[in-house]
Amino acid sequence: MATIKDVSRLANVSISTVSRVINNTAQVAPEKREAVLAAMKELNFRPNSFAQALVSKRSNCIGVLVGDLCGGPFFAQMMRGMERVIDRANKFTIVMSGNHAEARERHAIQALLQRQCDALILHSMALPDAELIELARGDTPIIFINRLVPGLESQCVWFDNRGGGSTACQLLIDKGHRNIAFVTSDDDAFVDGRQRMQGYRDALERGGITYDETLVGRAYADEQGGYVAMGELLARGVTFSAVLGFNDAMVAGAISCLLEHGIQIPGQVSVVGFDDIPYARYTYPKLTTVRYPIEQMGERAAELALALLDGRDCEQWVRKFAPELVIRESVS
Amino acid sequence: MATIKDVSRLANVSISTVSRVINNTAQVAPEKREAVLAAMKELNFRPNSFAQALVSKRSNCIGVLVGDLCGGPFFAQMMRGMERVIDRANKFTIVMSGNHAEARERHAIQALLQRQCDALILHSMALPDAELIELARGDTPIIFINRLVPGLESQCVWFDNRGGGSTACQLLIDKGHRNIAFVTSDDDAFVDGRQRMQGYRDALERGGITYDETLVGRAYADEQGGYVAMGELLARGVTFSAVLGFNDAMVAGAISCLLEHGIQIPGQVSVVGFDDIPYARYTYPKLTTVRYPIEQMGERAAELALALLDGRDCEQWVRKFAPELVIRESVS
DNA sequence: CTGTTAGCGCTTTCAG
DNA sequence: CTGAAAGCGCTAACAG
Repeated sequence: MATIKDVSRLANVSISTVSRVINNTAQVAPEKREAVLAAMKELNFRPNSFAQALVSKRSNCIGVLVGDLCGGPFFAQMMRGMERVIDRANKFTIVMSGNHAEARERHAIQALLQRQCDALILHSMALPDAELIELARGDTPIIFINRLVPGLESQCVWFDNRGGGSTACQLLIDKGHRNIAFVTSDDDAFVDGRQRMQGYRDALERGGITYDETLVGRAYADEQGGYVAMGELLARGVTFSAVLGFNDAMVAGAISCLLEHGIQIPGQVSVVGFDDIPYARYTYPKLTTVRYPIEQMGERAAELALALLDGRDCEQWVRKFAPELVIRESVS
Repeated sequence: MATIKDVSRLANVSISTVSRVINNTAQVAPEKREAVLAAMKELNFRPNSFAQALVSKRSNCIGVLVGDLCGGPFFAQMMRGMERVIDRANKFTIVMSGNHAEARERHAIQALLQRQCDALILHSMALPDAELIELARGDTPIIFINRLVPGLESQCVWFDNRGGGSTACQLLIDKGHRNIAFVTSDDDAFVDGRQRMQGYRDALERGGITYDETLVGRAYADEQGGYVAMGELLARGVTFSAVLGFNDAMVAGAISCLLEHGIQIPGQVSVVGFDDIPYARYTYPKLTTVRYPIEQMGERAAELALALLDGRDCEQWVRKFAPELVIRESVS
């Protein structure tokens, strides 16, 4: 790999001049400029980003902590939103997975910090508020996505999960359902699971329906988990005419289980999901769900991170995203 | 951020000694070692990875080029496999998306190279063989995933798409189907699309069935595209009793369209997908598909990259992955 | 406009 | 076992 020195030698100028044309940081005589450009091309020179970062104290990297890149389309969509804006700013994204585990999240954040990321965007589920607040005290700007950390509202991008759960459940109640099952994650670290569940309970209460723990099924928050949880609910022999799910993936699994048991949807059981993942409108039956604008939220988080970096004003930007009910076939 | 100098001062040793305890690169008197450790902790010291990389010529980063992180679970699963092994090696992953576009892929690769990645793993669809061969000539080890570059077999990890397409189509023929539609990508840059289609044609020919262009539907390679392509096929008024798809996502969309038209699956039309994505077993009906072990392939690619880096021998490792038919309900 | 020079934080000889 | 010193490749004053 050629260095700036090689280029300067070949172009018969000093390294400063080379640096100047690389960074366009001062006027350079046209002829020398040409010579430098030619030499760079000939040597296939590309500045060593580490040397640049070392001296300029800027890595041009935004570090992102996600739960699990593979946990369905959720994080992929989030990343897509972030990448779009980070890319536009000519910066790079470094992604690490925390797998929703406290120790791994902590380790990943340290690694990102050690990489001298200019800013961090964290989707942390497992770390306590206190630790996040401590982190935010450091000199690296940090944005939290999908979580509202008390006192750090301006650095958070979050979703009204409770409201969403409530809206979804209310729809079912309005349709006349009284026995509404809830299929959710068995991992209490999922704050949003607890919040959605709270919304569900809010709506039940509003409707004068007593919360019934036996109507709650828990398992891993993916298709298979939904299948399992629904299987247990059925085995338990409880009665319900509707199911609300923590997310669309679980609900897809739950539906699969219901259909296997010959239960008609929405004829016998109505189903509502959460997230509106890409394939929600292609399931059978098409899923009624609560839209979660994760891609836009990813964009917003990235925009906030960049704004913080540049000291730009972003006080007025929206940080709280609202649920929106998408009604399709799976409810009656 | 504390530097090695701060630590050395606090611990009353030279920076060399600090470096030694950081890297465990030589014996250090236990007491000094303790002092250094204590100082590091007190100052919350973390070595500057750029300075390390600059001098050691090692970034500890593996650069990965993917198509589109959001193009369904495919890349996400691939990344999961890679991350697992890269993480285990205590290295980092830098991901960039090429979006299947030539210019963007080229740009992303340059960016990765400039970041001094120790090795690259490329999922390139759009770049011509010649350019990849040229790239591989450089001093950064490169692995190609999901593509067989002529002459670089040992640096490739690929899948027998043609065989898979053939197997899938053969299953349908064995079941007595003669009119088999094919739903695929409208983007010719998808080499694997062309290969799978070739396998489909192989099987047709073997079965003495004439290939019929009007039985091919093309659209963007996701659920929506599958829905659209199937809609066109139906509008075209062609007759078919089975559908083969480029991938499961398209097939899910196609099924949705068929069901909307009141067509029974597999009663009236049998359907076979490709990839065996996570939700394939939770669709209605459950998808018969060709398993694509992308996660393992991601692992293998990462293992190869690391082996190349360390100059380890990996001649014997499997690079070609074989299709495996997964028969579920969607076929009769 | 241009070249010289002093580091950025760290690893790695090379002498003790 | 330990410290001094020489860079890694680059940017940013500073002095022409």
